[in-house]
Amino acid sequence: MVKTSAKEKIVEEFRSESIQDAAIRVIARKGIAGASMSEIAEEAGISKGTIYLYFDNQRDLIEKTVDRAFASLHVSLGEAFESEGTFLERLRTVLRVKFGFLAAHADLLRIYAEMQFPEGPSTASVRCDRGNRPHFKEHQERLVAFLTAAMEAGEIRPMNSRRLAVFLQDGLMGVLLARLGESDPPSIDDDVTWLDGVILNGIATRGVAGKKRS
Amino acid sequence: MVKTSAKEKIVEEFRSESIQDAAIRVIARKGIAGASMSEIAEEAGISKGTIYLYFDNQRDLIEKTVDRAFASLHVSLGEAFESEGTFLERLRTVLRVKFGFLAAHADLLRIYAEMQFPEGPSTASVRCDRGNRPHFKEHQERLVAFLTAAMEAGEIRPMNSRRLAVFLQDGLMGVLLARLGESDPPSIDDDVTWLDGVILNGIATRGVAGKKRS
DNA sequence: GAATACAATGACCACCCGTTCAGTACACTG
DNA sequence: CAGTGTACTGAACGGGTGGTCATTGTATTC
Repeated sequence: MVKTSAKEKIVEEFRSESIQDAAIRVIARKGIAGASMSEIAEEAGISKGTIYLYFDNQRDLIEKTVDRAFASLHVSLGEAFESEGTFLERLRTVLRVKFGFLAAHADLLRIYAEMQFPEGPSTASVRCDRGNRPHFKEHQERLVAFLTAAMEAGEIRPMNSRRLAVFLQDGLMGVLLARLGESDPPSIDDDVTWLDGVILNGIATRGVAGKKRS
Repeated sequence: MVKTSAKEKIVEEFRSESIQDAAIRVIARKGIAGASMSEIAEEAGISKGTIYLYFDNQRDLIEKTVDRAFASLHVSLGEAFESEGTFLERLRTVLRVKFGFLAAHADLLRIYAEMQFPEGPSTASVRCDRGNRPHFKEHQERLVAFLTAAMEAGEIRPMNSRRLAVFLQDGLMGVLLARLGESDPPSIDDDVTWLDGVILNGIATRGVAGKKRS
């Protein structure tokens, strides 16, 4: 028996993380369903069999990889929801955090989009239905609760808060994906500010919404 | 030589269409990338090889199937864009047509969503990138042009019209997908009316947008 | 230096995919 | 009824997949 010590643990964790990093790079290129174990192994510079020393199977690897990738977004969003200020101010903060994170991590954006929308699963094992992924579900539930509270506080008009949540989430995703295709997109700040304006005030010119003034 | 006549054409077209119908049913279940030729053949009640008598390959089958499926939405949307009324009225009509079509054809919704969002391509041949699909691209371009015109007419506030287009398209898609998961969703009319309200006027309670009134 | 332990390998397996094509079955012709 | 054309079939092929395991290389221990 050799060192069963902390050093062993550390090197094992390092290996495991480097595999996950490789997995993220491959997923960013090919999508979740298109990320094969062979390609992940090649990307990580190891043999395919080695992956199975650190993960049970492909599903296990993908799940742990995704969980780790979004951990920091998770805590940032939690802080944003609990931050100081009016609901409107906090909503802006939430949007800013989420938009900023996904805009800065283009490789994670693809994963997030795939979790949000139903995908074509060639390999059933990698399947993750919309809403079944804990991350996406939790984000949505938190947003729904937040919006409901904001309505009760009278800061936003009363309506079906779950509808509003998915509308905001998917609309935001669309803008993020659109940024990907642009050679030099606007600054993140500009985009979030624009989003704020549209969401809060709508697109109609003033006077139309309030109807006649005469 | 037998009858090269019209009857032959008709029976051929019938066969071709029944294969496409089977393809749609399979895609609705498994998604585009998950729709295998074997399963489509089984669904159509024919042999795998027979499909290749009517279509060049898988890509050809999928493309023709999708084109046929969205043909009627295509013309309806065209009419909505060219209809009478103010830009705001026409925008409402466009939303109503698109939302109504996709809400009524849940099987096509999945296809539409997959065309709109990047997918994980296991089989590269079926790959269709966001924006590369003629349908999605044309829908978007028409919407962008329409919104731009509406801004110039002063009916909606000036902004980046392409951003607004993707925001609306993807937000609408999110609401449609949310409906799928609901046991008894609101009426289509209610949802479209709500969408109208949010898009036009935003979610903030009046007085916040216009700032202090004191 | 020899013995040991174990991480890493990559050939291998069974399976599924899209595609092909020799062969079959059948309807029509003469 | 014999002959012919062809719509159709399904076994077979090459390629890629996720997963396994006997073998190998190497670092540590005695």
